[in-house]
Order: sequence, then structure tokens, then C-alpha cells
Amino acid sequence: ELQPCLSNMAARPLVIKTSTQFSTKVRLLVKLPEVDYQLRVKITFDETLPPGQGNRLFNISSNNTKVMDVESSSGCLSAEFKRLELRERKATYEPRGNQSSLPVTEELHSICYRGQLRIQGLNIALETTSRPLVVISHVCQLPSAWASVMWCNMLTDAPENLSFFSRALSASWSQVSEVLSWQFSTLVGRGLNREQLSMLGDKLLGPQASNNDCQVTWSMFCKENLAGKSFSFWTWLDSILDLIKKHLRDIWVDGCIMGFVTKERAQALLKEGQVGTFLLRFSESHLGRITFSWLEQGDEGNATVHSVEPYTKHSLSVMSFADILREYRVITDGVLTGNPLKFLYPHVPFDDAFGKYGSPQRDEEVIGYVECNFISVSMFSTSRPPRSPFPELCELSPGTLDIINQTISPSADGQISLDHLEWE
Amino acid sequence: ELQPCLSNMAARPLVIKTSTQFSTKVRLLVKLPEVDYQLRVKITFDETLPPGQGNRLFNISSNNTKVMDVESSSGCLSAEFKRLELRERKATYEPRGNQSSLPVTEELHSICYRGQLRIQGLNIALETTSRPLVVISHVCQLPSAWASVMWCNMLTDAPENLSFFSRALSASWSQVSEVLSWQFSTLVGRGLNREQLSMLGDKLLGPQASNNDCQVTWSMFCKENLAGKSFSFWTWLDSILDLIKKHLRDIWVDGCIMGFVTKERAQALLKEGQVGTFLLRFSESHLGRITFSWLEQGDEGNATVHSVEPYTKHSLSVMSFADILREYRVITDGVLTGNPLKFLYPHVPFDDAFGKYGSPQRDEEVIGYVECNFISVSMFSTSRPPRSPFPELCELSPGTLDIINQTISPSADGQISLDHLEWE
DNA sequence: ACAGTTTCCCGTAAATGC
DNA sequence: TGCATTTACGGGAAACTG
Repeated sequence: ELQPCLSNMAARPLVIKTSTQFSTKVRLLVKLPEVDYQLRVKITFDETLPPGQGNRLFNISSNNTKVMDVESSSGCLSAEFKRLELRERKATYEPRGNQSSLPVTEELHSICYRGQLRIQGLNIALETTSRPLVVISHVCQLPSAWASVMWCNMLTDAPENLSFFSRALSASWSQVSEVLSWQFSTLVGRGLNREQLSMLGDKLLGPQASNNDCQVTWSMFCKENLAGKSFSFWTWLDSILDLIKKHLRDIWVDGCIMGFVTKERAQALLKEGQVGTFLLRFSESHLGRITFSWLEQGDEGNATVHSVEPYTKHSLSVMSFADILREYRVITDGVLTGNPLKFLYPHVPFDDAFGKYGSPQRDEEVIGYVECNFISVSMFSTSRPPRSPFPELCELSPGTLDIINQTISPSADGQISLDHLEWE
Repeated sequence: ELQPCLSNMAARPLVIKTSTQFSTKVRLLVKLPEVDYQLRVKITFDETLPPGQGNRLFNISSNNTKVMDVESSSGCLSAEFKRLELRERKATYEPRGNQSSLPVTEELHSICYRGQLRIQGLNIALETTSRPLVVISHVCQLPSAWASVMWCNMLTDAPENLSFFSRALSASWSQVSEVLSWQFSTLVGRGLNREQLSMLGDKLLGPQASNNDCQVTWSMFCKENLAGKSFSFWTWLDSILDLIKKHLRDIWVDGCIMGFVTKERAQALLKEGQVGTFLLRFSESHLGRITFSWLEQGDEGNATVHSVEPYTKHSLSVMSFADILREYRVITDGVLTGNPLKFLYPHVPFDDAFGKYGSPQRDEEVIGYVECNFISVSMFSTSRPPRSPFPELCELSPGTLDIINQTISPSADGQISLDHLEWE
């Protein structure tokens, strides 16, 4: 009865959330003579799953049988199953948590499609299986689930290997980087360039290893925390994909965001340019944040690079990043100075890069009110910094602090002292 | 079998959302001799509902039977039904939308509690009914539903009157104002004072009528739009309750928010005070917003009152209102001037009122970054206002505008011109 | 106690019904 | 078509569960 696969399917729902609707489609790739028959297809979930592995079990919602129709676009037979839903089958007998059990986002599942075709006296069984699926119960599991799907599809063509992650294969950096760039292309409309990928490779493997196209293990990619951080490489990168998707799509597509560049390299690049040159970078120490760094004139000819505290998704929901950049101001000792952001690295005048992202006109007149906006400001102070821009002084006694303040205040300006701080 | 009610219930779930869990409790108010019996109570939904009214019908989730237990606190018998859920029974036969059908938030329902008690040879049927309930399918219906519950409980003690809203009674303003103040007490921790209630009464009925304790109809309270607005009195008031609950609780409880005061009255009050006096008012033209108004020195001795564009829930989610007030700045012709908010009306120095609401310490040091905050600023300009604070000039030809500007700019400062604008 | 996982439910958006 | 009402589901938080 199990014939070689005569049909195939458009793999779409690679990650499925329980209690959430999804749909799937099978297509018959063989043209049949136009005779009078019905081809009824039935889907089942996890038929081929090896039992007793401690995997979760799911019931698929009822509408699991369909008659294939002629698809108008391609002319071939297809069946689309809509409004399907998975619900976990709480098995009291076979508890989860056996020895081997993987995290849920590495547990692979599949949909099986079966049809019976009776033609010219022959009885042909048609069957195919979806690509591996990951089933999650909450969107917060989606990044990990997506990583599994990516990794698995990158390294194997065998849809039936549902225990891939019990011993996940490694991938070469060139494979990984291609997949990453492709993710950016498809999800946010612009891939990653050589410099951006090189920074990512260094981050994942270190500079030597990524040049030599070393192997990236699944664990390095998705499970181990980055050095000194509390999140993995993919968790970090995915948080940035999400940030771009929600708040930075336009300026990302236009290439205004260098983004993947270390603090050291950003500093070096900016120091080559003229005062007022700036660039946009994703935070490496926090998830889903972006900052800008710019070159500011110090008072003895030695220009220094500053960065603002990175903006979160929530900040950007109040004000677009382009508006934040346009309206950014520094207040030094209570005096408002101009916007220090003049040239997007290397030499693009601010308005050439960001002029087109005008803040949308307010939808209604607010007659009678003083108009009021949030703007993003940094307070610099030459004497008594409001929230201790001199963290190393905080532990000193008040007396000592007074002496230091007195020493600093006559000659220094606020920006010089910032020179001594590290920045990310 | 229908005996007089021997039991009563703690009415809690006055508004129930479909597919969302709720619980309810019945208590037996009569002490029974301690004999060996079980008192089993069953709940049903909408038993007493008059049929054929076009009302929606609901099924209550299964756990509808319970044995009463002795409650440790009171010593009386009670049964708590937990994890109940309503789901609409889609009746294909009796469609909704009959002649009489009310909006869903005015459709009253009830839970019926029934017990059978066999004691000393007697067979006693116990029965009681909940207070009227409103069933909604989405939280956006909650304000209207809550209004119905309030109104109905204010005007009738008869729980069985489920068609109350087919001809809703009116209430006197004194009844309504008591209920409103009580809403503020219980929901946000501080009721409404005489001045606040008087403003609300004027808004609802006009000044004469509210002084004479006129009648407020259900329609005026909840259905008709306020004059010139696109929302009803209750919709507006509820949006403010919600704003306070989520973002202003502390300063509301401390009485820092005058809140309910018309623009004219605020203006008059502030003009009595010294320059820098300010007060906090809820927007009357938009839902769930708050603004501040302050007295600013004009340049010819005639102080004027300004208000900023009201803040929304979303604005306040970025920065607390106390912080917005503390950091508010005016920029006049590119020059930063100090915070104009000095004294909370009538005479409270800013820090005495708001000093205690320090912005919470940032949870982590952001070493190496220039600290950066949003602050709320207004740009005043003496010559060319950026986003037309002079709306009445917009229609003039550019040439005329130039002439006017030239006339104004030498002597005027930005604040004088604002004097001519209405403000809310 | 705790981490991985699921459930609960508000609030935005879209779909549906009348 | 427009308005009233419900459904869908992301995301924060709480509950669950070994």
C-alpha cells in the first residue's frame, strides 16, 4: 500500500502554534488523464513519529479530508486544508520527560498526506510527507523554533529525519552566512553585505575561524550564550530582525543602517571622517536595540566618538528612528546645542539620507494647545553631572568628590570627560 | 418546588466575557442543625430569561454542580464554582435581531442557583438568582457593560428584572454623582470632590440643571454623544478612569490632579495665581488624555495661560507624568528656557508636590553610553513657527504672511501671539 | 526552588453578520 | 454599505509541572 510518492507539497507551515489556525496544500505533480474520478486526500499528524520517545502528541482538528481540485493557475490537482488547528493530546500514560527528550523547539513533527487513486483497474496509493515541523505553544518560542527549521533544512533534504536534533549536524560558516543573509532578504527586504557578515562571523567563531570557514555547531548558533552575554547568537540576531521588521524597515532597505559593526570598528571608521559623521549600530549587549555613534569635536583638536544609550522597540514606538535622529539634541550645562548628527558615514549629508522620512503630518489640528513633542536629549554637564556620567567617582566620599568637581569645573567641558569612558 | 429564597450569593461577576473564566459563590444564610446531609447546588444560566426576545443564548461550561462546604471564616455553608466559562449557543432557528433587541451590553442575564435539602422528612427546594449580568465577547465592550451594571443596580433592587433596559429609568444627578464618586474611590483609590462633581454635572446637564438635581436619562449618560464630541459622557469618563488606573494612580490618590475643570475655569483660577502656577486637567475633546496648563509671563505684564497638547496612554507608557512635568522645557527661538511649571495650584512648590515621584533608578548601569532621555518640549518661535501655532494665518498668501511676520517679529515674543488662540 | 513550557487574557486588527 | 459584534492572535504575565 505504501507506494513511492507521487505527490508533493508546498511546505508552508514550518512552525505551528497550538490552538492557532494554519493551512497546508498538497499538489499532484503527475498529470492524469481526464477521467471521472475523485482523488480524496487525508492528512494525519505525526503518523511516522517513532513512539515512546517522550515526544508530545497532538490532535489535528477535524477537517482532515479533502477532494483534490484542478488548480486554475497550474492546471494540476491540489487540495488546500484550511483552518487546521493542533491541540496537545495530554497523555497521562506516556509522560514527557523521558531520558532523551529534546526541548520542544527541537522536537520535529510532520504532516502525512495520503490518497487512494483507482484508475484503469489499478489501485494506487499516493503518499507524501511535509518537511519537518516544529510545534510551539507561545510566540515567544518562535525564534528558537525558526532556528530549528532553518538549521534542519540547511543541512538535510530528508524530510523523514525527525530525530535530527538528537545529534544535530554542524554547518560551515559559509553555509550559515548564506542562510542568514537570505533571512534578512526575505524577512526585512535587504540582505547582509560582506562587512556585516564578517562581523557576524567574528562574533560567532572569532576572526580566524570565520575566515577559514570553520564549522558552526548547532549549540554555538542557538544554545550557548555569547561570551559575557545572557543570550545566544541567534536570539540576538533574531531580536534585531524583529526590530527592523517593526520599526526600521525603510531605512534598513535603503541601506542607512550599517548595524553590524563592533564598537571598536565604528570608532575607527568615524575617526577617519569629519566631525558630525555618524553611523547606526545594533546593540551587542542588549536584545533588539539600536544606537547611533558620532564624532564630536573635543576642545583640543582631538575629536571623540560618542554613542547614545540604545533605543528599544518601545522607544521607537513613540517616535520613529529617523525623527529621533533628526531631533536629537545635546544640552550642555543647560544650554541647547545643535544636532551633532551631520553626515551619515561616510559622507552623506543628513537630509540626503533621512530627508525623505518626514514625520507624518498629525492627523488633526490641535488648535489651542502648545504643541509638544518628545525629543531625545542628552544632558552634558561640565561640573555636576546629573546621573553620574563619572561612574568611577561614585564610590568616593562626598568631600573628595567636591575637590574633584572643583578641580574639573574651571577648565573642562563635559565632553572631554566622556572621553575616558568605554562605550559599547 | 419553588420555595422562597433561603440562600443568597456574593454577587461578583457582574460582567462576564465569553470564553473567559469566571467564578461565583453561593452562601446559605440559615444555620442548619449539624446533621448528616449533603447540600448539592446546581447553577444554570438564563433559566428565567423570557424566550423569543432575540436575546443571545449561552451555554455554561460543565462544572455546574457542587456540594456546599462549611466556610471556615463565617461558619456557614457555601459553594464556589470556579473556572466557569460561557460560550454562545449559535441558534440557527431563533435569530438575533428581533424587533426589540437591545445592544448586547444592555442585554441582562442571570445565573440561577438551585439546591434540594431533605431534612427531618421535609423536602425543601432552595433557590436564588444572581444580580443582573452582562455578557460581552470583547474587552472593548466592558465600559458600556459596566455602565449598564451600575445603572441597573443604582435604580432597582429587583434582580429578576432582566428587561430593565427596554425602558431604562432615569436617575437624579445626586444619585449619579454619588455612584460616580464611588467608582473613582473603588477603582482608583480616591473619590471626586465637590468641584470635580460640579464640573461633571454641568457637562452632563448644564449648570442650572445640575444644581437643581435634575434627572439624568440613561441615554444622556451612556448613549448620546456629548455636544460636539464623538463619544458619550460615560465613554469619556471611563477612559479617564482607565488612564488613572494605568498611569496616574499615585498622583491621583495624592490629590495632585484637579482633572475635572473646564478650560475657562482653569484659566480663571490660574490667572489669580503667580506666574509659574500650573494645574493638571483631563482633555475634554479626546478620550483618556491629560494635559497641564500654566501661567506664563507675557512681556507686557499680562500673564497668559498655556496648555500642552494632551498626553495619551501611550505617551505616558514611555515616561511617567511626574517625569514629564519635571523635565518639561520650552525652547524659544532655539534657546532652551527653564521649566515653566513652578507651583501646583494654588501654591504648592513643584518639588513638594512631585518630589517624591522620583524616576526609578535605571535597572542597570549604561557605562560607555551617553545617557539619553526623551523629554517633552515645546518649540516657541517669535518669527516663523515650525508647525503653525498661528493656524488662522495659514490661509493667507505668502506675501501677506511675510508682512505680518515682519510686523510681529521685532517686538513680540512667541508667547504673546499664543494669547489669541483658544485653548481647551 | 526553578526553568521550561503552557495557559490566561488584554488590546489591536481583521473578519463576520445584519 | 456601514455599524455592531465577534474572532484571531501577538505579547506580557501568571500558572503549571515535573
